[in-house]
Amino acid sequence: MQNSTPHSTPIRPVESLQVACASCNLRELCLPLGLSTNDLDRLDTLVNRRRTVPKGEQLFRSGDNFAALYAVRTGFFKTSVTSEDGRDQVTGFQMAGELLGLDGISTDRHHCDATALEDSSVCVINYADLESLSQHFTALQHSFHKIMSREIVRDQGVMLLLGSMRAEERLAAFLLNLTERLEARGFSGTAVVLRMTREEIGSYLGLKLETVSRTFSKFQDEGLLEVKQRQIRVLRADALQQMVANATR
Amino acid sequence: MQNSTPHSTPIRPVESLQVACASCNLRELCLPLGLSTNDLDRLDTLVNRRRTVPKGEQLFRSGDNFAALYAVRTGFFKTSVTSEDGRDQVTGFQMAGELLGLDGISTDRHHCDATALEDSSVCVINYADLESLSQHFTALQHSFHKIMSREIVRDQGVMLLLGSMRAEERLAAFLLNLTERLEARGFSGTAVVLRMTREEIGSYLGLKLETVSRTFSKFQDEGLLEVKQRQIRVLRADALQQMVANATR
DNA sequence: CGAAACTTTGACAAACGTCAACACAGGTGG
DNA sequence: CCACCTGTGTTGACGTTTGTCAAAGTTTCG
Repeated sequence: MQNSTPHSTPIRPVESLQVACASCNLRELCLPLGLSTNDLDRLDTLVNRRRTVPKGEQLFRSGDNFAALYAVRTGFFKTSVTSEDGRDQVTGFQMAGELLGLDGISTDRHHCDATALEDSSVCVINYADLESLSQHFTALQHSFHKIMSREIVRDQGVMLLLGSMRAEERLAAFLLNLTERLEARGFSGTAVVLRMTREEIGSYLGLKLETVSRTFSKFQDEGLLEVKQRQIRVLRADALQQMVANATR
Repeated sequence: MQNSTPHSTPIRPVESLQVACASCNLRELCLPLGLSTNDLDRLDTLVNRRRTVPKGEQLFRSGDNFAALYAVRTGFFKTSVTSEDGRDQVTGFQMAGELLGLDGISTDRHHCDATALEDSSVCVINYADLESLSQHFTALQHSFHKIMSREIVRDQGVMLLLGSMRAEERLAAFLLNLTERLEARGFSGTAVVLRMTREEIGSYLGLKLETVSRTFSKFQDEGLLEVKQRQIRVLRADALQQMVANATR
């Protein structure tokens, strides 16, 4: 579905506004970042399809043919890789404005699963179209390269976390990253509702779910958080910061 | 330095042969992968500079301005990230044909250090030139995207290792990955000389150097390896394989 | 309302890190 | 050429962190 509101109606309903990249309120967080208004119109020719993914369903799976990238519009996803022998690792959580599917470019097949953790919707970005549009459209190409590179930098940060932090530090870093991203989207960074289970957090952080649960309880006992199952209130972000920033190892 | 051997001398010395991508023996492992001979000549206009990096020196550091990518010609590198508080994590080891510097695209500054673990040389690929050449050169653009995506997939594999494997499994996976890449370059996959210290291996694998050393000794006791400091002989790759493939967690 | 999925907590075990001592190799300067 | 120094690697004893197993409480959803 494309934004085809006629020029005669300058004031468009919110629903319609959200359809075009140029007027999407995620444009500062998504692929359009850094593009001019003019450029955005051309980007819209690319992003011409939407897809909804119900909670628990997968947007794509490891082994699926790769044909498109997906920008999260609403909802929340996790990506996870599974080795042949069944080892499972959550590699990231994605929220509005973040891109899914970059792993698929390498071999034209996806290398991870993307699962919706709540009812979600995505913009479908046909990859062949993106490549050909990039050919004539320097700013888009550059923007896309930056996004891929940013993902590589993010992954290096996760390696640092997994390789050098202890349980408390990992959870603190996770919470701070989450609240930061939520705040960038206009949500509260103190009253947070987790979309994932303790097991999924644990998988992402290289910990067992019991360790995650215990660490939440410990943070609560210390007055850093208020924890009611998935409802988290961050009381002392500064203390979490210091935990991450003070290497004891 | 560009390859300007005249047409009148079809048989060129090996030294000169190596200068052009088209005749580089790394072309199957490097950026040129998948490009036609014709395309390769155009790629050569891009790769017009070499740089040597003595053992222990850095090719680039975190915070350096980003202007170019580097393809390893000879030698061996490590990349590592350091957090503000001094935590250090080796994020990869790079050998001939592998690309360094992709992290820099995101913010025009490097986010990791690249250190030569032995006297090394690299091809300098000016990034601005790469972007503009990609504009007119579909195959190159596609090839470059695949390389970035492959890096993302590789990173996911490291996360799986760090998040879900125990010490023995990590070291086994590390050794198998190393021997596989050495074999792809025509080196022995059984008689290996490690270019990095136990501490660097440990950092990469999220283990302390003592644990790495102990695990090497254990593998030797079990007859899987012969370990003489950095000289490793792989005696039972199959047993290492099975160790990685059999999740006990 | 009841089953299933998720979370919390405790007791105990295993894996890995810490600290320390010593061995070994390579390079430098006397 | 040897002595020495420094960086690196090995090994042991012990401590800490995290995982494992189990039970019970809580929420969600059909």
